[in-house]
Amino acid sequence: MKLSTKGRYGLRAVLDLAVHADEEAIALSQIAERQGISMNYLEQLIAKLKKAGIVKGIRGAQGGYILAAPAEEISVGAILRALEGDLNPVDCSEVNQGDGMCSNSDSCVTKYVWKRISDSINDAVDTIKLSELVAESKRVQTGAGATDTKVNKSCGK
Amino acid sequence: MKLSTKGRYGLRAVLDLAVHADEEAIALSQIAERQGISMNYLEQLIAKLKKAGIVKGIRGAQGGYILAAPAEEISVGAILRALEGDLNPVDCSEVNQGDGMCSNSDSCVTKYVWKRISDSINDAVDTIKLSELVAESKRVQTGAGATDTKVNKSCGK
DNA sequence: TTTAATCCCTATTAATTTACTCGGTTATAA
DNA sequence: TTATAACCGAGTAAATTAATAGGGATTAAA
Repeated sequence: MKLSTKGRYGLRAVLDLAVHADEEAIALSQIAERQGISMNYLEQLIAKLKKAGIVKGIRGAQGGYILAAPAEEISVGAILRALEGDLNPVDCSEVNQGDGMCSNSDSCVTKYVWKRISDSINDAVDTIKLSELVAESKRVQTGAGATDTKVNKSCGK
Repeated sequence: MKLSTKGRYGLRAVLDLAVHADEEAIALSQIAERQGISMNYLEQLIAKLKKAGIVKGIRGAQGGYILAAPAEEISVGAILRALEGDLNPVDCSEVNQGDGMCSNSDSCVTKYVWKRISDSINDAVDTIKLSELVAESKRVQTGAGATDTKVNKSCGK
């Protein structure tokens, strides 16, 4: 039940793109360096984002990537689904098989659980817009704390 | 971002246990057969559930397993966390490192996204009690539909 | 006491997925 | 034309998952 590096790196990459959106087009190499991600790997991630219509590539020298829409219109959900595939906790086939008819009544009932989890995840990510993160990022960068050297919390066990 | 078979099989197993709670103790072999799960594998899952205090084992001939508490007091969240570990979309360390200080402002900002997802998942599963599933399971089993032969929905792509 | 049925524990393995790397091609500004 | 950067597809090492396998330990009934 973990997001892969695709989602984690990819969201950072899109955010980086959005934050630096004033410049014309951002080269992958710049994002890779700023975010500490291998350029080759980042290429794969951005390919998914391009396919999903979230970013646009501009080829040739001085080329790079730009957002395909204003940051207000791009949800974190769309970004994560582009990178990770659907965000359902179990495969679609397992949830949709039957609907009214189940070979096993228990597996039938657990489907409602997966559906509730799925809905809550999708609802959460769809209500966060990229623009919110951009604003927060700019706020964090310009002062605001940043000198706190608090150590990691114990974190459970 | 998928639940493993541990969570999927394990929840079914607990539900099976809860549904058949009238009998004294349920043998693993019965659950394994009813749910179509290998008995050896199921043993591993039930061990986690036992460790988490969700089920109790009764040893010896005629032994088996029973719920450690009434089904009303057991949440799906507790079951899934026992089987899968925490339900956070990223590792705890990645979210808690720093808190007020981030080496990279973008990774700092994305932490809020992971937190929101995490909260929504945990909230969803914690509000579903095992007793609800038991009631639903009994309702499904005793008539109600079950003749519907609707084919799988297309399921995106 | 014997036997059967069960819990309990650890190790090994096969398959799958993840997280990359690498080599080459195409397009475009200078 | 040359440098730059997007684009494309295949290949691979490491990690994780999903089991399998088997050897006790414990208890209840015969």
